Amino acid sequence: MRKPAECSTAAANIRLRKGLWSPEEDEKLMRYMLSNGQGCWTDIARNAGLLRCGKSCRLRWINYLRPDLKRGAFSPQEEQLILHFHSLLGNRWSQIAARLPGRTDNEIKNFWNSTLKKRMKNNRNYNITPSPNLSHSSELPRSSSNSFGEQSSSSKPLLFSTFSDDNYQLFNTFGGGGSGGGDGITEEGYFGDYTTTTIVEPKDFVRDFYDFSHLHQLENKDIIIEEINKVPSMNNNPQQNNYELFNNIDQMSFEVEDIFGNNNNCQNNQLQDHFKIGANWDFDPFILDFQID
DNA sequence: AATCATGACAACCGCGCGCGA
DNA sequence: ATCGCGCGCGGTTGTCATGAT
Repeated sequence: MRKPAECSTAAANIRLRKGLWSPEEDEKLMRYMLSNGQGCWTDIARNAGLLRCGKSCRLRWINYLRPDLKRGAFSPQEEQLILHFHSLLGNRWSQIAARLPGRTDNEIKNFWNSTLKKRMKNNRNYNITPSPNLSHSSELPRSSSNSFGEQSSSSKPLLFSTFSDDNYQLFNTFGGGGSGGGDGITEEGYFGDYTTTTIVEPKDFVRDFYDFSHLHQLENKDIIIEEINKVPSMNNNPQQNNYELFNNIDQMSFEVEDIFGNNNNCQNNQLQDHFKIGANWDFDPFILDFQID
């Protein structure tokens, strides 16, 4: 792999500056960006009259000068979100940052490495999810009771996500990715994708879940199968993936918990309810309890 | 007051990827 | 198909402020 030409001595043998940015440099870059907007960073560095490489300018703009940056300490809510998303996404700082408007990947990474990691190390019971109810995450011990308040081994809540395109395509019983959704401020005060959606038909939903559990080696695959096998029509031939078997399912209860721990119930056969996902429909998992009645 | 340790934040570095020539 | 270039990401290092000794 070739070394990047950026940040090495320029062709004209001009020595590029490194290290901390001076207020004058900040002002030059800020003024240029506000009047010209983003473009090729090498050009920006040159045209703004900075003796910096494009890469350095890009970093300074993204991490420090950008007007939409939120300043100051992380709020407890942001902390919880970082912990939650890190438990799901790992060190994908840019993806985590994309879910915390006004925060940069660098900022979150630093915060994690300097504060949160140590805090978790010192307190192994540190709550890593936004709500106690979300402790169903696959990385945590599962609760023996579901969010219907029942003690049941066969209706454990399932961590579900539309994380990949494959999943998204599979779960076409969710009404086209949501209706009436869009970015906005949620009731909790977070900016994110406020998504509403509809489950169309119980039988389609269960069928999709059944397919999903077979196609993907889910940790909780057995739980899903077990639950589906409770359907009388499935008892005779539980492993057969025959869509007709699902046609008798016309009643189902379900409950969805979003990343803020809000529960959204729908326990009738209309199965039309809206629920809210606090951030990104395409990536963020949510908890789903379901029972086949 | 001087020194050392620690934490928070800023910036750099190397790498991989995508794109156009 | 290959190369050059720019960009973005994640890991790492550097710098500064603050507190403890």
